[in-house]
Amino acid sequence: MTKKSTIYEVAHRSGVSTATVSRVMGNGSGASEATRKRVLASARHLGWVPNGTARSLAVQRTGIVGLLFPELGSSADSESESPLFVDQVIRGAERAATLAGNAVLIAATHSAAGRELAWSLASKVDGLVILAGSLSDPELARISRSVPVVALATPSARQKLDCVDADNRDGAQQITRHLLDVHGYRDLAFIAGPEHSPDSDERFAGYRQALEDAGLTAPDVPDAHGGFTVAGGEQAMRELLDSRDSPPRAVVVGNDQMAIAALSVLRSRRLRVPADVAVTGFDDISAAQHLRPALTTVRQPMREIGEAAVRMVLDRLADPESTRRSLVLPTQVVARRSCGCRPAPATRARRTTS
Amino acid sequence: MTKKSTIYEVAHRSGVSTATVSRVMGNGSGASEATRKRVLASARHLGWVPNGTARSLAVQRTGIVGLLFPELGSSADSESESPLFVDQVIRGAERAATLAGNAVLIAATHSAAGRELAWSLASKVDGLVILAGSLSDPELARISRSVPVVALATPSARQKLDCVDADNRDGAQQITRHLLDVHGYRDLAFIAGPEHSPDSDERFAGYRQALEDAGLTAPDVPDAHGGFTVAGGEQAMRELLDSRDSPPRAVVVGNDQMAIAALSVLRSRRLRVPADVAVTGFDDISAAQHLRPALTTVRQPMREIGEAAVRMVLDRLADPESTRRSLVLPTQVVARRSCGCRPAPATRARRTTS
DNA sequence: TTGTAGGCGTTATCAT
DNA sequence: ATGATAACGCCTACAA
Repeated sequence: MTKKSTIYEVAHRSGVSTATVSRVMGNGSGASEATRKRVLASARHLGWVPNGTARSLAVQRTGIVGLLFPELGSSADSESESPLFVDQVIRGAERAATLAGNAVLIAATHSAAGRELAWSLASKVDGLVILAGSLSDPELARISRSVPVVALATPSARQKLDCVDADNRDGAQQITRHLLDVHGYRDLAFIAGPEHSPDSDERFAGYRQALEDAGLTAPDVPDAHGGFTVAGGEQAMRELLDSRDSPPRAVVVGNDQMAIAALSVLRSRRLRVPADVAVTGFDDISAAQHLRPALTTVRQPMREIGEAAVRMVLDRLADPESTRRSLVLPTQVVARRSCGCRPAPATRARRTTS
Repeated sequence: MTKKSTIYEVAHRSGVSTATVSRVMGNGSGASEATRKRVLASARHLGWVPNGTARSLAVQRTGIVGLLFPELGSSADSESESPLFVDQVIRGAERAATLAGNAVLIAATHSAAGRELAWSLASKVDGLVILAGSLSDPELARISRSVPVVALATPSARQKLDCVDADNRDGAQQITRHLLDVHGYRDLAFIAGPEHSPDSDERFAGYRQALEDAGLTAPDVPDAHGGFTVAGGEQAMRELLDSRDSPPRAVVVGNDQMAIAALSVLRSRRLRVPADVAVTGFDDISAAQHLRPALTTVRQPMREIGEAAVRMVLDRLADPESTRRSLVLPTQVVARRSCGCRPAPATRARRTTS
């Protein structure tokens, strides 16, 4: 409402220089108790608080870290998979930032406008955390030369940027081991995502590792490929089934969406889950717990990822020359019904870990 | 990495003044095609992009709107009620902001640090949208004198600030009418929230209205009060039951948490829901759809609220003198099992409206 | 302890 | 079509 007052007015009103006012507002020290009080008084009287922008310009630091994420599911309707992930990441980022006295500036790269938006963001923040899919690799590279960025779930950047990822490999290994050790299944199969997806590759690697650790012979390639999509998952599951005399005892699916599709294919073929064939997914999307049977899957610590990411940009800011870091956070299997586990006792049971 | 270059270097490198560079980057016009190209070229060469902070200082506008919300459920564990709401609001805000070429700065008022944080935020943004519970009323009032703010779900501010709220009254009226008209129940009861909660009052008013519209006589006061909490809901439901010979045919509960409690009380008394007594809630927290029976309730359009809120601060910015506005967004009943409706056909059915 | 004055990187007003 | 140059509001040596 009222024209904002400046440091000059406060200085004048309390009969000191702007330098003194600045000191009072800053260190708190560097001024006698008397003047200090006077300054504070007139500041309050004028309803003045230091202009953040001007201060940022002067100290060369905004106290803001930007968070760029891809806009998925158009607007309202499809509350698809990732939105939830993003929300978690945002919360984590907010938390870590606030803890360090910073704030988080968020922006989604809707459609094409992404490019411009990203740059506009970059010029307003101290650092950027960028979620996979927000920017093309070249853009990512270029923007990272203008401001510190840490890339999230972006394996393609792992060589050049600070990164934080979920441990896809270990997650797959864990869940496979669960199938092997806890349930004693031997005849497993793996449905992968897109052909050259790093995430999918990692998960398959984990699957193989678990198999080998159990003394079983691991296949060189996945039993089938779906595109991480429902449609792809359906087809993959069908192919898998058709390619064998009898269904595998358990199938490790590359992500939840495909697992959901797999479930419906199995049902249509009159195969019971988990009685006849066990199924697991990956991601722990919200639908997983609502399915019947509830889907056993691997949860990724999105919130922690968000926290770690902003901490990492803050660290980078503090020490620009330190070597590139790559953080990979642990994943966790969420055992539910589809693998053969029994539902947890409490009605609201949610996360039974293996 | 490389020291950021400035407008001066770009100007020098292309043999023009900073003014010209600024023009080229801004209007795009005001410069001959030749120089324009030269400037753009050296800008790209230097990897220069205008410093957002400096620009903000010069133009007196940051292009950022802040979003302040209360930190609820401590950190990780209790994914209580509101987090989801907040996430939706954030997404809505982000969307509206980006659409207008702005970005959203988010911050949660963890515990006590709220005060300071809020002010630090306020000095970095063009406007603020503040969720109920983030700040005390006095703080809200003071901060609103330093920067345009729109208050969300904060009835106490309705007289002095721009506001946006959900239509609590209409939601309650709708759901009551649903009970009355669709199911033909006549003997209803209402469990309210805290004694002097504006939200609760609104909902009760809607309840009464529906009753009167149906030619029934509406009570002057709620049949019982809970504190919007599970514990309060339990007690309220017990009191309600104990105060009568036979249970009401349907009970409209002030919010979902209390409704959940009511459900368990009814179960413990061997009363079936909805066969013996129907129950409805308010809010549509995520647990609502997981309950057995699934809870019929009223959904608030959090996403739209977020969108509307930032649009409102943007409007206010454009026209500081316009009169205060108060926007109330429609609510929607989500009919599930607890009111007597049948589950929707599809397995993934979610929102059947009355 | 306190004041002076230059600088932070752009934009915008006036001239030219 | 350009170029000086004064804001923008604050911080921070450097002096006093």
